Amino acid sequence: MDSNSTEAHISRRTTIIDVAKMSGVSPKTVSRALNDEPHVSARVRQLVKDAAAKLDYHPNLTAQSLIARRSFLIGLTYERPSPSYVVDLQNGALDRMHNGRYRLVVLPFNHASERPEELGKLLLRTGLDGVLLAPPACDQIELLDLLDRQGLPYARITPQKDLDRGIVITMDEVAAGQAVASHVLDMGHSRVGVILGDPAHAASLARLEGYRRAFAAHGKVLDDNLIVTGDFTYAVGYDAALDLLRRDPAPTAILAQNDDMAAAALAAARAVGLAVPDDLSIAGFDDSEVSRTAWPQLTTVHQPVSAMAWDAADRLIARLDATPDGPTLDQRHDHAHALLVRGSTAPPPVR
Amino acid sequence: MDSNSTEAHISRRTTIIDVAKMSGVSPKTVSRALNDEPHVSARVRQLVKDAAAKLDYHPNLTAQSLIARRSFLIGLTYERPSPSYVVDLQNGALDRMHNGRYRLVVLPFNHASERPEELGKLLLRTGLDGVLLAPPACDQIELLDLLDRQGLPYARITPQKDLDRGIVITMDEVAAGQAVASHVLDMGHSRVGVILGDPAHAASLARLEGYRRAFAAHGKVLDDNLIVTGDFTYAVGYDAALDLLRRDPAPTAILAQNDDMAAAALAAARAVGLAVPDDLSIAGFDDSEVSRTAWPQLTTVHQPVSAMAWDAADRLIARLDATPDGPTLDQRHDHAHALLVRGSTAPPPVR
DNA sequence: CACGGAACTGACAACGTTTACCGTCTTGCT
DNA sequence: AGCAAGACGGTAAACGTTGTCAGTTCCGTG
Repeated sequence: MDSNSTEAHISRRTTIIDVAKMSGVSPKTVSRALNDEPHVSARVRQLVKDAAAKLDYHPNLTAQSLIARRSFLIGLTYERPSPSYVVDLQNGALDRMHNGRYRLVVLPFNHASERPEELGKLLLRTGLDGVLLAPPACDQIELLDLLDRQGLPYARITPQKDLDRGIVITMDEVAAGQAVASHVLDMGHSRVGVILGDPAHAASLARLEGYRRAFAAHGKVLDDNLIVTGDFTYAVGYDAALDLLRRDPAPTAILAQNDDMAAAALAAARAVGLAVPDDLSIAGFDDSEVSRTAWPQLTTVHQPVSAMAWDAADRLIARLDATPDGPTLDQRHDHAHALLVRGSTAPPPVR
Repeated sequence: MDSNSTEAHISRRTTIIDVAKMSGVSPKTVSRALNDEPHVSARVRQLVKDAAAKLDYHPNLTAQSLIARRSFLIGLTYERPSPSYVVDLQNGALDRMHNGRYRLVVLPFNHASERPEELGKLLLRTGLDGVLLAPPACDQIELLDLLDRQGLPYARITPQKDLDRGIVITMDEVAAGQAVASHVLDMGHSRVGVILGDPAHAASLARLEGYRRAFAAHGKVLDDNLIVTGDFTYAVGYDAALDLLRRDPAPTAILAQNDDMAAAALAAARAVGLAVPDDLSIAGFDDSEVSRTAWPQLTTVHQPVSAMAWDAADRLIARLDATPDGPTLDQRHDHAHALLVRGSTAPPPVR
């Protein structure tokens, strides 16, 4: 019983000095030996490493950070999106950071659009080396201004505006929107309802623009009266879908801007006695888990969220580790979407 | 155009010295003023705060950490569970840490059970002040030993063994299992299939024990042949459910140990042409998002994941902030489950 | 055997902040 | 006028590590 938890916080951690004493060399040499720097004989190096292992020595990251003038912390900020999106984002970034010295700090933030200053302060206060900005923060110009002013590097994941600022990882939302709308139009639908995402996300409008282009390409026009606004949540999506389905005549297809709202539309359809896809087609967006666990499985657009987060982390780290005289880095990378046709869409019912 | 991003990393951040110069007082006084310590006149305090605001000064957290001998980092480790569980966990912890000095570092880890040493090293290497351990890591005795030895405080979220070690936030999994099984038995089911979670999670067996008790209380016996093993994922749950449904006679009810697997069972039932809940009852576990977006909505057991994570963070922080002579803290807290009866369960079909 | 150079090692300062200790200068009160 | 308390500054040290530079040892060579 050596561990009395109530006094554990008094225990001093082992330092480089302890290792130095034990191995009979100077602290400096210990540092060199452990960091695999040159100018240490193999004998001494082994001696030091043995001593360090025996003492369970782990260098103090805080001290290293102080001298390196880096915290080795990367932030990830996002705004209450669906769980699977968050997890994909995190896993992508973590995957890149694995086995490196960087650590991921999660910083969800509500209503960034209303308080960009506050989010900025939060990011600066957290002492990060860099930050990954998911929507909608990636499109907050005020925030970018603040970060630029403070010299805090950032990578933007799927931004829609000012694509020349910072590291930019994009997906062509317009093309993605066009793809899913084309799919529905190709099957013969004309009366198509739209459930927009949170209007604060620029992607919502970009996808809508894609829908319009698809309609134009088919020589049709999207009926603005059939466009309702959601906020990417199931609950609001449900009400929005009900709203659409009560129109007369009701749409024969609904394009939801994420899978959660599409799943909600599925439930709303059942509530009003419509069969999917026979009476009503529904398409989602994101290829999130719910699109596969729903029934019928949702036709959706795959967003490579993990891959984009990986890429964002990759470029941000490259930027952070770059030497002043190093080569200029790519600041921009585009990812491709993929339309996934599943069971929730079919030709419209014949009347 | 003051921000040329390629040379931003050379820019020196403002230090306490800069603020001191600007406000015309000593660095010492700046420190006192900003930290709201006494012995500073209101006038000077305001002067300093104004200067700090104008310079966008943020104290260097690394330097503060070094002297405080704390990193103000709290880790959260878990093993690829369902997205909604992860997000609940994170949000609960973040909610408690909001506006404090602590930051949350996420550290997912695969196969902790096989490599507790490695996970321990990861935690130590990350320079944390304390760590929140979700299943299954919270039950890795080897890991706890290592953390104790190194004096790294930890809070365990729903552990099943050694409940006297560290901060322990529990839910009575046995009672929860018993509750859901009783519900099904009360409705008249006898032939009940079980899809276990990952056997590495001690909770899986605890819930199973709860099922057995419910059966015993009803004077029945759980058929071991109808117990199949999943791993909490949808994919494996689907196969497990199909396996059960192909038995002859097939079970009239399935108890899945999380909602993802229950949703998979829902899909499997549809695949073999069974109606839920008329032909087959299905119950989940967790009250995760999928239990509400599935159709029919899943009868499940609400686990207060967020509340438990909040509590775990709360106690861990209390422990970290405690003074050596402070009062002893509660090391233990129990949370209550709640059975949520929804549309996926009903009495068995009459034959 | 002396010598140049490479290999190795250690003393000291630095990173940015807080803490400790002491000294001075106000200010207000008796 | 004397005195105490509060407000501030100066100096030094500390936190644990690494960068800089100067010193020492060792080797092969002439």
